[in-house]
Amino acid sequence: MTIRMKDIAKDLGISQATVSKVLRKHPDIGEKTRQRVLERVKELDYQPNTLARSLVTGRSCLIGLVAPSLLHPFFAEIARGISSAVRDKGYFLVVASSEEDPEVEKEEISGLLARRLDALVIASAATEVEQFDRMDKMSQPYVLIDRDMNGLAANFVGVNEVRVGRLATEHLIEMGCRRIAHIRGQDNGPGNGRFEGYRLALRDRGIPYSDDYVVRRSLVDTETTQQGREAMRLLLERDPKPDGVFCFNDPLAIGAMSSILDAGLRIPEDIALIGCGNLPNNDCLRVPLSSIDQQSHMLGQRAAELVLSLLESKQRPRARTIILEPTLVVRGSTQRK
Amino acid sequence: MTIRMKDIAKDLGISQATVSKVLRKHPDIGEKTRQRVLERVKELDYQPNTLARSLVTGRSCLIGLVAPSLLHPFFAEIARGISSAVRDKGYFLVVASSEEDPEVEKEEISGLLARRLDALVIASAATEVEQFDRMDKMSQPYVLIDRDMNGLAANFVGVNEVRVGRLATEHLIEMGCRRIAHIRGQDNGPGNGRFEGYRLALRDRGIPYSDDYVVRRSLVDTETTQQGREAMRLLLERDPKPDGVFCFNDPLAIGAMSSILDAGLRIPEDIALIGCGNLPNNDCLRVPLSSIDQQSHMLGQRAAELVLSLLESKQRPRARTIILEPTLVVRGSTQRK
DNA sequence: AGGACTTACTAATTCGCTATAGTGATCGTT
DNA sequence: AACGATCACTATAGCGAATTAGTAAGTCCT
Repeated sequence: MTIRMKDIAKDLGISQATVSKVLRKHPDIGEKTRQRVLERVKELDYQPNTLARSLVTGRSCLIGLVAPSLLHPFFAEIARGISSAVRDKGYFLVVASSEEDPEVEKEEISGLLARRLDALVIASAATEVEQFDRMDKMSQPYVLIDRDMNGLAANFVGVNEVRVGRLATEHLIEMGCRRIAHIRGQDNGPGNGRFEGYRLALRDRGIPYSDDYVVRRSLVDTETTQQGREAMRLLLERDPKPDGVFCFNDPLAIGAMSSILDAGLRIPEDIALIGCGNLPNNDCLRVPLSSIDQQSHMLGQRAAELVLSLLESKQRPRARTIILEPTLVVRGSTQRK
Repeated sequence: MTIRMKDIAKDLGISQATVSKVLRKHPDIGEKTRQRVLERVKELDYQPNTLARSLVTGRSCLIGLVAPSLLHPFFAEIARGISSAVRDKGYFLVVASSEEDPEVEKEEISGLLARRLDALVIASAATEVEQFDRMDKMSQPYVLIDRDMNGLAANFVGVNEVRVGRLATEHLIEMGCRRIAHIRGQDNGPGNGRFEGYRLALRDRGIPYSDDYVVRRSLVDTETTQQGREAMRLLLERDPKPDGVFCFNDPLAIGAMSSILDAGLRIPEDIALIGCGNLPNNDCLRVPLSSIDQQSHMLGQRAAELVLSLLESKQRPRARTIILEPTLVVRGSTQRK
């Protein structure tokens, strides 16, 4: 039998309410009683049942994270950022992975909602706002990250995606590339934003845009690198071949790199290559990979701060949008002398 | 105001117990009433409060994972494996990261225990069994992964670490290496096991062992690659230099690779290199990295299965130990013609 | 028709805790 | 000495569900 407050109260000949107050550091208790309770608690290694507490306070001290993948370093880093930021406040993180599938995401969110989590952080794979309307109606606090939902005035923390596309593309142009291809991401915030940045950069520099230089793959997690390979093979069939490629993310770029090298071409001399995400061992690749850093750690931290502010304020505050600025990280794959 | 069973019952002029039974598919309810309840539930988008349910059933349908790092692909993969395996059964995963610090781990475990999780999965950074004794006393189900605690008859899922060390070292020997160095891991199950495998392989092949060829770094997560670099620089100062290096894990090996190449040496001609973990883009590195695959996905899955079996059996079953066999994955970093 | 079953429900209790109102004792004040 | 405060604590009513025992109505059998 697990031990309860009542037991401790009985042992000490006091009321259960008194024990409860001691444990919550309520001032209303005399020093002597306080010590006695604390001692007995330590003796018995007692811990109050959080479930029962949550039921009455209405707060579970649990924060949910729904991401397309926990394996992707970007989301892993975010998970870590959130987890460490909320830990000291006594919150724990519940994770759920949608595997990039809107249906799965829906189920996961439903499951989490039933658990009355204090807040949700979601990198959504959804195309419909339905879910979010529902949460608004329930006045369930949530924060969107990475992927904006348009038509939704929600709390959001993300990166300036257009700027990501611009930075990468402009860098390629400065390195002398004139036939710049793009292996793009999905049809969502980041995918479209980076693509738009790519187009804007081309336009501003007077470089003609061509659909032939843009390819898209469905990004199923672990296979991303393989998809980068395939996409690049397609691009190598173009005539003329591109002389610079901007990839939606680093795994795609890594795949592309392998196709380029296998075709006997040189990086960056024949084709310059840049990705996005700035993964930890980008500089240990066959050719060190230039990338756009999207500040994933900071993103997690800001998301956590936003969540905590949501939880602390009593009435629902107006939705905030936080956009981080990406930075260019130049390595060998684009550095032409 | 959030909606409760009582509200639905009142709307329909029936008792709350009836609603409860419908929702749990209890047979004791007539078809007509059942339909009416279900309809109203859908109308109101009602979901039973899991907290309240848990309080009375004593099961939270939450499983905890405590790992040294969520960023490390090995643990990320395990998290994914567990999460996906328990999802269909209605369980969610709560994650906590110990950052390789026994004190933090202790706090995290305490926090999770207070939440009455149904089970814990732990890759422990601890050196004391205290925590685990405590859980045994509380009859809290848990499964250890990756790192065994000796002196503890607990459920454990791990890899045959001695075999990891043997496989790697024997492979280097077969590739013609005679002065084989080891950049070892921490003083725990995997670290010691792989080291022992390394020694045994040397002994069996009659190759003398030397402390000079073994270096150790404290493995603080994100900096692992940097530590591999430093460790390798140390090894390059030995005279004679090693002609083969077995690294505790792939990030270390990647760092080592960079030091070797920067020193103007060739891989594998001058120094052959092998790691462990078989990370996804090992074959896109400057030299494709040979590695030992430790079956992280399988490990997560088996851990999840073990957890579920623990939860299903009524009385506590005898502790089980599951040891997976590692496999050798040969790539360019060791392939001498 | 009367008893035994079955069916379909209800009422009441419980889970372990928080929160609020209330109580008796002690103290200071005038 | 009578009054109000303050202190340190108790009693009690929930929180939102699960669960158990109980019950009325309907069915079946003889």
